Amino acid sequence: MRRKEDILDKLDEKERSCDFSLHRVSRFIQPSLLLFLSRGQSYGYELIDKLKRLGFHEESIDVGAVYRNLRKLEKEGFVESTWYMKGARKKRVYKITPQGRALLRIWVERVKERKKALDKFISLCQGGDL
Amino acid sequence: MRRKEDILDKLDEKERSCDFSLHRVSRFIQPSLLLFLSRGQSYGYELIDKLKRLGFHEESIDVGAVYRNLRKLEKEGFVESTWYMKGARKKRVYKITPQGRALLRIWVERVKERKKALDKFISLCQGGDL
DNA sequence: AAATATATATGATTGAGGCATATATACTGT
DNA sequence: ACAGTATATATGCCTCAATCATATATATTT
Repeated sequence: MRRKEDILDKLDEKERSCDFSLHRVSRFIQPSLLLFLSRGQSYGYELIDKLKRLGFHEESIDVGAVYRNLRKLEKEGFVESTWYMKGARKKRVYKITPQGRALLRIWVERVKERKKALDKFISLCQGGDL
Repeated sequence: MRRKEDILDKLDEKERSCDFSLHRVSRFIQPSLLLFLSRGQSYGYELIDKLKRLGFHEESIDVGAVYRNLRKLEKEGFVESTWYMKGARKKRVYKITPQGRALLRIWVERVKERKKALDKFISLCQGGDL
């Protein structure tokens, strides 16, 4: 026999498992980074700040994931980086490449498609009794 | 030196890696299944059909994933199943539990949050030159 | 008789994300 | 002077979901 607490724990755990929670950032990092870089060069720490302003919950941003994704995009040729010195502090500054822009344009379409699916999902919810 | 084809292949491969493409269904399966079941009982094969109508690309639906997610939701107490016979064909028919409804209500809020983030992303795209 | 549709299920692999941790410098308060 | 926080980048390890492939069985269509 299951205690009420167990059920609540399960719900709580399960709630967080939903991709659409902003606690999870599943595959939204790279499109977001490319979008920011399409508007001008930037660097990791600053990009993390921009992500927060996009709507991600502060706690949910894994800084390691951001840096890893930037290096990956660079390895694949979608961004390029150079070291900059601002005072005695060094930053790796990224800028988008033409291929990066091409990829971003495609991804924007995907985001739009996805948004439509979410709209459909939400409108289905409005009708019935949940 | 990279050939043009390599770059195109890379783009193509990368395009598909975007979560927001409807080729990827990252964590959208369980919320969708719960939503369908909130409107009445159903079974795996029929639910796969409903997913297609939600906007998923037909080819991108992994039937194995659907069945696995249904069994998982049952193991966790969010749905219940019984075997039905329709003619000589047996179906495992699922229905949502009260805990399932509670979870769905929470997830709907998450989907709405996520939609807002996508809206923000899209409106940022409108302004700048991609 | 063969091919396709219906119906459910599991084994193997991969890859992104998430957690922890490491390094180094700059700034701020006490 | 020292401690604590902020800036800045990076990597090792683990987990879990999705993906790919495959298996089984029956019903319907060609």
